Amino acid sequence: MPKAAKPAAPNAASGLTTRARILTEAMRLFADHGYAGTTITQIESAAGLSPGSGALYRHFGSKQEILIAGFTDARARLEANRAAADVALTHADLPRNDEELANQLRVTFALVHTGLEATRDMVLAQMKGGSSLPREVREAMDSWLSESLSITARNMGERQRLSGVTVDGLDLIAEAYVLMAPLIWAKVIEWNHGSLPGGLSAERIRDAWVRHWVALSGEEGARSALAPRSGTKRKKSEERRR
Amino acid sequence: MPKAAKPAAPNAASGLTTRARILTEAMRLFADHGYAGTTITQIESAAGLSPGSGALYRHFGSKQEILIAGFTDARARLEANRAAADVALTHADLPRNDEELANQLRVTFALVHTGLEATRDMVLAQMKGGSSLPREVREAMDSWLSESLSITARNMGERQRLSGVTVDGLDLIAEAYVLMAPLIWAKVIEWNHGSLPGGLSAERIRDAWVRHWVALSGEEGARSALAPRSGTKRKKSEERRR
DNA sequence: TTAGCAAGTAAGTGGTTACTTGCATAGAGG
DNA sequence: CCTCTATGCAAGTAACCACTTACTTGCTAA
Repeated sequence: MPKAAKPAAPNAASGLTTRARILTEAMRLFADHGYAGTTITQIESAAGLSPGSGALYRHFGSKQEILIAGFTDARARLEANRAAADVALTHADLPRNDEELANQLRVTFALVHTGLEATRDMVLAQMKGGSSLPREVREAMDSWLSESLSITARNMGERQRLSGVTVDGLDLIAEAYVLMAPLIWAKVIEWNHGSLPGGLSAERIRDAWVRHWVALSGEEGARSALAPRSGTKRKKSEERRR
Repeated sequence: MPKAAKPAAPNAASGLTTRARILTEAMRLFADHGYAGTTITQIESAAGLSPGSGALYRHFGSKQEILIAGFTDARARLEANRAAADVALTHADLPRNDEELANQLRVTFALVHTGLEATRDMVLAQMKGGSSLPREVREAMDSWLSESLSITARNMGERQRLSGVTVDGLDLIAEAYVLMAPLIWAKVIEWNHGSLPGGLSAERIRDAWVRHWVALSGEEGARSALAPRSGTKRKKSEERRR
């Protein structure tokens, strides 16, 4: 008989339910100060509850329960995010020359860059949590990373197949890892430290990264480089005369 | 008669002084459970002191003092390590073909890999410490990373100059970052999670990584790829402006 | 021998933390 | 009106934490 729904939130400062506010703020605090370094009082205060009162315990049974719920929610949200970004990348036309490829790579970089932003709290909370985090949390991060890699690998394989340059013996997962690592690692450093090392900027990293991948999968690159050095299908007949 | 120094350690389980044991174990604990997640009692226990007794305070004035001393020591130790590895890399002969280059890169990978192992506790403790760590600690990590990058960049520039392929307008620091990021990030994941994502192994990452850099700086690569798009002497402004 | 001292321990101390209890309030539904 | 339930707050409580105090031990130097 009931509407099967909640009576909303009476004390909500924003439009969110108290539970949602607790989860959001808790994950942000876990990401900034670590799980052990965050107190229930801090979370209550950030969520608009009276600090020190146990008001938080009306919504969660324990501190660890907040962490697990936060990761479960984050995983679900990222799944939706990825679906959108994935479509944008898969449906891109094949580049006709290196200039087009470079532009596509710049778009990819931006997409991944903003996409990673949504993973901030999850990634940092996991990294700072250490080895004492519950299993659910560790598995959430691992499966997300693995899925990201295999999706990227699938995309790379698909593009290679479409471009007509079939290279067998190529470890696509490892290639995808080498492709993504500089982006993820840059974000992590930036989140943790506030700036990039060596006075670098995201743009300089992007340009170096784009140059790489144009060289590897571009017109000449695809033939001279992507093929495994002593590979089965040596197509280096096309040597650049210089 | 007087040794002009300490009377050694009476209770030392190993050959190290109590102070050294405290520092080692504390940094390991900070790396595993985070600074906030590590208790003085745990450190005392790990260092072979009676847990709960304040024995640790005979050697350090506060918990934070341990952290700072640990980072200072680690920085000094890494400086020595780097000098050795740097020599090994700088004095390598120029490769005569792609095969030799690949072998050199594999050696480099192994060197960096083991070299990173020495930074484990420092890196993890810094990452898990969050924004509440004292300034000394944050600066130790930042300067170490920046120095590593600029040294790598210098090496890359030197080799390029020696190989006769001068490319102006190349952002060597950014190149060095893209070169090192996959190695560092892999180590961080492995330390945190116990294994690499997507079922990858260090060897598979190494092979993909070597393939990349052979393609970029190898015989054809150096001319077709590393140069800003195919010109031997193009200006950097050419590439971006259309 | 003996005085001095570095190093270790047991037993605290005050403050903090995760979590609980008792009570007040507000809205929904009869 | 009354009751039920969801939500919030103040004031706890027991455990824990960083750090201290008082004392013991063992080595060394005079």
